[in-house]
Amino acid sequence: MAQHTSAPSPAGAQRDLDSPARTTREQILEEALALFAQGGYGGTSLNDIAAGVGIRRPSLLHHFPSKEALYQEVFELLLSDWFERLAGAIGSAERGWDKVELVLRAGFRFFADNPSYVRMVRREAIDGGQHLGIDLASVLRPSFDLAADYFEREMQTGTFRTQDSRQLLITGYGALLSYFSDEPFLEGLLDMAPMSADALANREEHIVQFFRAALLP
Amino acid sequence: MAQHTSAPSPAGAQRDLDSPARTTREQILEEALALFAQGGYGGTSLNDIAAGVGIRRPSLLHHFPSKEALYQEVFELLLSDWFERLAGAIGSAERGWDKVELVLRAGFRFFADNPSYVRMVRREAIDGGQHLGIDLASVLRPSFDLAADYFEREMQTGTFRTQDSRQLLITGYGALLSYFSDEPFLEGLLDMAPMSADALANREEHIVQFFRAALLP
DNA sequence: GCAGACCTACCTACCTGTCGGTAGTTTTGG
DNA sequence: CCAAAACTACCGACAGGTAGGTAGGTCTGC
Repeated sequence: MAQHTSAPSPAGAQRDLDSPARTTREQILEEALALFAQGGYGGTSLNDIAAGVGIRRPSLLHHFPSKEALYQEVFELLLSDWFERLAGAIGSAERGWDKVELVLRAGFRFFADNPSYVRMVRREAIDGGQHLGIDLASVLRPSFDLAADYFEREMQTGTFRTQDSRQLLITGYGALLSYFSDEPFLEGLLDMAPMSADALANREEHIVQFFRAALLP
Repeated sequence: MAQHTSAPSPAGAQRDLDSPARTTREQILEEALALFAQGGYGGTSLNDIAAGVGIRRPSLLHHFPSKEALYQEVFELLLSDWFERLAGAIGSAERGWDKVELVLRAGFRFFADNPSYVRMVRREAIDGGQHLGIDLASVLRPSFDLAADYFEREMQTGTFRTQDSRQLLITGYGALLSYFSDEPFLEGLLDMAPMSADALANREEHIVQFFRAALLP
C-alpha cells in the first residue's frame, strides 16, 4: 500500500530506454527477493542483501525502515505480479476443461519464470506468515473460493467428474508449487536439471495431462 | 556414527515398563524435532530446545556435541522411522493398483501421525540440505527409482495408463507432503482444521481417488 | 546551499560453544 | 565393607561472533 512509485526517477518518464539503470531501491527489492527465496527470512541478513547491491547495510536502511518492512514490500510486489499475470487466464471467456488448462499453463509458466516467488510463498505457507503483516491465506482465499465454485458448477453439468473441488485445488497447488519450491531436492532425484527447458516442458505436459485424466469423465 | 547406544541406561534392561520416563537425551531429540519442524534450523535456538526440556544450554551440549550434530541425529531418526514404517507397504506382495493404494495410504497415515517429519523434510527439500551431512535426495533416490520402475512395468502390461513415471512420482510427492507441510496456510484457506479427523479422512480419500482416476485406463 | 544517498563507527541483543565447578551416583580395590 | 576414584548430569559465567538498527558525518548533483 501507499506505493512510493520509484521515488528517484522524476516522473516515470522514459523508463523503457534505460531499463538496466534501475534505481537502488529496485535493486534492493530484486536482491532481497532472490535471497529471501533462497535462505528464508531468518537465513538472510541485511548485510547479504546490501552486499549484493553493492552498498552497506545502513544505506539499505535508508531506503527501507526495517528488515520486516523490506520483506513485506517484496511480498506485496510478488502478490501483485502474481495477480496481474494470472488475471488474463482467470478472466478468459473459455469454459470447461479449456479454461482449466489455460490457467494451469499460465500458472506453470509464471512460476517457471519466477521460481523465487514460489520459494518465498512456500516458505510463508510453512511458517504460517510470521514475518508478514498480511495473511497469505486470506489474500488468496477469494480466488480459491471462486475456483472451487467454478469446478462445482462444471461438475454439476457433467463436464467434470464429481469430486471434492477444494481437495482438487489443494492437489493442484501442491503439484504446481512443489516442483519449483523443492527444485534443489529434485535436482538430486532426477538426471536432468529440473529448470532446464526440456525438463520444464516435460513437467508442464505431465501436469496438464494428469489433471485432464482426473477431471474429464 | 560411533553410536553411543543410549549411554545412561545400564544395559537396556526393562525399557518398556518405564516408557514414560524417557531419558533426557530422548526428550531433547523429541523437543528438537518439534522446534526444528516449526521454526527451521536457523529459526530454532539451542536455548529454546533446552528450555523445552527444562535444562540449560550447556547441559544440552553435554548430550550432543553441537547444534548441527543434534539436527543430523533428529533427521536420521526421522528417516529410519520413515523407512521402517513404509517397508511393510512397499514390500507387500500386492500388484497393480492395489499396491499403489496400499503405499499411498501408508504414506498418508504416517505423515498424518508425524506432521513434524513432513515439515522438516520439506524445509530440507527447499534448502537443498545445507545443515545435513547426508544428502536427502541420494538417500531417497533408490526408492524413487524402484517406484519408477514399478510404474513403468505396470504401464507396459497395460495395467496403468502410459505416462511419465517420474513426473507422476513427483506429483504424488507434492500431493502427499504439501497438505501437511503447508498446514498453517491451509488452515486459513479451508473452513475446517486440516488436521482434524474429518479433514484427514477427506484428504486421504481424495488422494486415493484422484490417483486412481489418473492411473487406471 | 541543501537534500538525498551513502558512509564509518557504534550500540544492544542474541547466538553457539567453552570453561570451571558442583552434586550425586557408580565403580573399584584394598 | 567402605573409602577413594571416576563418571554423569547439570549449572553460571564468559568468549567470540553476528544480527538489526542508530548517530552523525561526507560527498554529490541540482
